[in-house]
Amino acid sequence: MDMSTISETDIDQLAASQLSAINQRYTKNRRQLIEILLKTSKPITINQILESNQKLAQSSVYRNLAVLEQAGLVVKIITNDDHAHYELAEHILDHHHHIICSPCGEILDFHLSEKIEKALESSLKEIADDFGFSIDRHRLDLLGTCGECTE
Amino acid sequence: MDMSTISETDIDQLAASQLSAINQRYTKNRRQLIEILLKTSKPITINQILESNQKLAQSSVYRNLAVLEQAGLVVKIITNDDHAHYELAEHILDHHHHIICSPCGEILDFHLSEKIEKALESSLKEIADDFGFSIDRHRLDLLGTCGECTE
DNA sequence: CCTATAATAAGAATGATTCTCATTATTGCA
DNA sequence: TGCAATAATGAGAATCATTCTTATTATAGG
Repeated sequence: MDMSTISETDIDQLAASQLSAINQRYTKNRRQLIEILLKTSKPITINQILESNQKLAQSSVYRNLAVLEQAGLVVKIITNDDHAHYELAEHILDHHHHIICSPCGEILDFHLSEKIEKALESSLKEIADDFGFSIDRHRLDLLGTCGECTE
Repeated sequence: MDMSTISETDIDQLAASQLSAINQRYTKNRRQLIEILLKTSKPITINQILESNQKLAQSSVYRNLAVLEQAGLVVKIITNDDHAHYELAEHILDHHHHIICSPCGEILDFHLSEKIEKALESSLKEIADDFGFSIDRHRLDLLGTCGECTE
């Protein structure tokens, strides 16, 4: 199930269900955040969210993104940039990784081939066992400079 | 060249040379930071550095770690924890990845098998080309919960 | 249609990090 | 070696993304 196939009603059901699982409501504000993230094809900052919808209150956006993150609907992405980025969780989009432009902070999604992804996952599983960790997820970032920042 | 084989004089030469390349001096303070990082087998926070050497001034540690990072001697690791972690650059240690305990913030190093690492690297190279990015490095993190935090 | 409870939003508070600047150390040259 | 000139230091102030507080508003369920 990826972004191009999931419908808005599917997302609404999913969101309502995952929120209610942690005793939270699927309010208008939270729906709007989901919609904004769904429209964007890449992780965005709180400022970008606020720019895209002037009606939203900053404090509510912070709080609601935290709630959506707890519900497992949204992922917060921290990089060396001083603004966190947010995007929909992988079961709504799909499993992917990030290519990050250090100069401008932009983040884009990319996919590994299924073959490498599988090989990687099984390695990581072994490693986690060795360390006595239980694993939630892995993340792979490519750090560099985008074409625009090079010119 | 990994941590177990590099000598202190080697590191000092390396540090002096990489610092002078950006017109910075290899001062006593900076040497002490390198020493502290060399003693530790995992990435540590500024607070841990300050605890391990009470003589160091917080503002100088921040500034000098930034300088050492610019010189390419040190890497700053940002996670969802609200304290950044620092460790020596990969050409001083060796290429590795991080397993991160979300509850306590601890970060440990791990290595992928050479085979997977190579396969990954060649994939990433292609991907960077597709995106028109020039790549500095990649990072792979395993996020979960360590044994201690599970108990 | 109440009432209890949750969500909202404006602004204050927090805290890691960065900045300022007077003091101290270092370098290169005479 | 001694003397500028320049860089590094460190104490504390400032910054700024994020979190917290609280009065108000909305919602759910009887």
